[in-house]
Amino acid sequence: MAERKVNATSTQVAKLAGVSQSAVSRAFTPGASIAESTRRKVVQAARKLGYQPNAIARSLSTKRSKIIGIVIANVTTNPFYPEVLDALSRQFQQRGQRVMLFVVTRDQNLDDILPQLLEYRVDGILLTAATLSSAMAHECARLGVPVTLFNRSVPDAHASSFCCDNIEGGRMAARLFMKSGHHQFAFVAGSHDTSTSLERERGFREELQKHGLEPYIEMGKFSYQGAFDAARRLMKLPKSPDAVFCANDIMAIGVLDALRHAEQKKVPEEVSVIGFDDIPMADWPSYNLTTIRQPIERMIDSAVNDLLDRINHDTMAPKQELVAGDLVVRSSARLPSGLSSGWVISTSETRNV
Amino acid sequence: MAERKVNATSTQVAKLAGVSQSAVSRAFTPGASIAESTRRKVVQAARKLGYQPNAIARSLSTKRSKIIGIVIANVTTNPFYPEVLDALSRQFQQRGQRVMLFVVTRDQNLDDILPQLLEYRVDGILLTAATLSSAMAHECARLGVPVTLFNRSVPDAHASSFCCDNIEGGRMAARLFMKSGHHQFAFVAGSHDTSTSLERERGFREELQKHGLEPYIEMGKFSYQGAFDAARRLMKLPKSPDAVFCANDIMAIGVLDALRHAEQKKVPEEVSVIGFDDIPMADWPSYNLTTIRQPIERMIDSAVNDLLDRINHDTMAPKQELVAGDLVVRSSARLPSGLSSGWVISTSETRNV
DNA sequence: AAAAATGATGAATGCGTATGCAAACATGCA
DNA sequence: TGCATGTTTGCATACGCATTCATCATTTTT
Repeated sequence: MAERKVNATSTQVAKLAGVSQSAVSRAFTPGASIAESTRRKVVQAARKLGYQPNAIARSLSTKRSKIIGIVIANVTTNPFYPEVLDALSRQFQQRGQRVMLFVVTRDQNLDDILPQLLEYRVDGILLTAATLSSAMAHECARLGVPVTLFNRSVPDAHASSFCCDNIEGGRMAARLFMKSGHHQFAFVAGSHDTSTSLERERGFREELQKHGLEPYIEMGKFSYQGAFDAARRLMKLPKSPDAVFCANDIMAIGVLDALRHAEQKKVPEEVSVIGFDDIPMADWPSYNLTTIRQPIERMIDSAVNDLLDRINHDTMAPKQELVAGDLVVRSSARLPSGLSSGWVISTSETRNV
Repeated sequence: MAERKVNATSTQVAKLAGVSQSAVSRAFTPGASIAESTRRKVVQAARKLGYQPNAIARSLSTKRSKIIGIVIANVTTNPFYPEVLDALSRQFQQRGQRVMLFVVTRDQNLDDILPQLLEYRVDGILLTAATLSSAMAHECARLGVPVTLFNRSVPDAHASSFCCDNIEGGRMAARLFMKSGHHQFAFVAGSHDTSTSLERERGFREELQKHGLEPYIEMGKFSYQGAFDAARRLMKLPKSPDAVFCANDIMAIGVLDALRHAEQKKVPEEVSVIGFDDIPMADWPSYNLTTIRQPIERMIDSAVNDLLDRINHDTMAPKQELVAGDLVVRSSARLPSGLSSGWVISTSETRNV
């Protein structure tokens, strides 16, 4: 009973249904001009043969692959990115796009991997935790493939970008530290060539400098262990800091662990720590991390909408969007009077959750 | 200077190079019969036009998409899976296959999503943390698309599967608990319909039953919070357990946090906890989790090799492989005398690391 | 030197679908 | 009934590449 024929084609279905191949194609094309009666004949024949349209052939014919290329880094080192990947791929999925995934290392050169995406004529490209050489940006522009950067500021006007306001985030951290009476400040950087780390550092530093203060800078390599080690170095300094801002949560957690378990410091009594992202772990009772929350849902909605819009209207210009983050107050940093754990402070408002 | 032509074709390159389209195709096909001199002409013309072979057209022609479909769940709730995804996609990448990704929820029905993969004529399918209906298994078999399950035992002889030896893992946990003098045992399950959780429970329970012991079972829903709540329920029991084995590490960490921060229990003095997976966090000083390590690299190598082999030799039969896990001794569980933190115990040997 | 083997090349065809176009058909209206 | 309008349908072709086959050029063998 089960037909042993592998991968029936529209022509075979057509023959069985007694119609033309065009009719079969139309039966599977929403909105095509076809009588309900013939559609039913076709669908029946298709089912009998186990027919399923060949998306590869369709792509060739329509010049639309319905595939989005996603490039992502740090998937194992920072829980923020699995979160991003999950949300992105669900969104695209839901909106009828498939996802071709490339997992890269932070420092891997995209110039080798973007061509692999372009080979498959992806309809659009989304880069997360990865940057784009301007040569590649031009190449994509030339080919008419829209590119969106997520969580990286744009190096080139050819691409869209969706970021949290990192500079303002850094400022918020600095202000909270200063308001609650800290004296020595430090920033644990992710790397020296990543916009997220650089901008968060810059906001933090500039806000301190307004008050004549200067933070220590240590390199945490965007990893738990790197930040763990950075914290130990900081604590060896003659005037060790009592306020440490980290370029992301996973490093903040590394710092916390180092302070508590290797340096026997009380957090936040002796040292305060603030992170960035608000990953789920930040809310765990072992950490209770005060942090700047990236409004990931909103950022992703915007990024997906923008990319799909640019795919469908090729005249549309790329867009750069900066979304404000919220300061989530927990208990890894000393609080100024009047504030208690559980508050969320956004740039424009303060609301309890 | 820069040609404004979008997506040059092999025919255009052929014209510019003064050769036939076949020659262009051969120039980009490793091992094809073509003179070095004409290849150079072609490559030069191709560069001038910014030509890149169209993988979609190639797929249609060769009936090989060079795409692997990966379906994965739990990407945000269990750090083990980002690890798996990272390793898998790198491996495939490196071996010339692209990855089409589908992120699903644990209970999502794959019968809706596998057809989407099949539409693109993927060369093979790899499922992680997801199970396959036997209808779908047959469908894939009929179409000649090899399927591999990772970390799920096989429901159907049509698919390969690569798993850690969960039953033996459960046994090891039970033996360690018993050897170090625990009295009341509990298992925090992930779900009641997942082979990993069921098998780990079964090994644990059977080993205890050999000694006339019976564990409590609580449901942890494969999540930190679910396990956190499960631990609180366990501690409310009249004879609360002093030995808790969890179906995975992220739940073990939830249990640890509940014990320490909500129940004021000392770990391991009052309660011992063992997990499963050995995710990176298990080694963090805040947790120091004793756990069963899944030899993820080895499992992934086997899975990738098997899938690629079956793609290339369609006569090859699917394979079921069980890889032994190692018990990694840290300090979340009391130790029997003679054992100290830092030891790794495998089924056949005990070696220090 | 001729014969045979080897290598390089282009013309033609097929992969499976979508779609423009013209023909066929159905429907409404006068 | 006749005509204009709108809907369905099939034919033919295009999408971009790989590959077979026959042809021709080149090298090796005898």
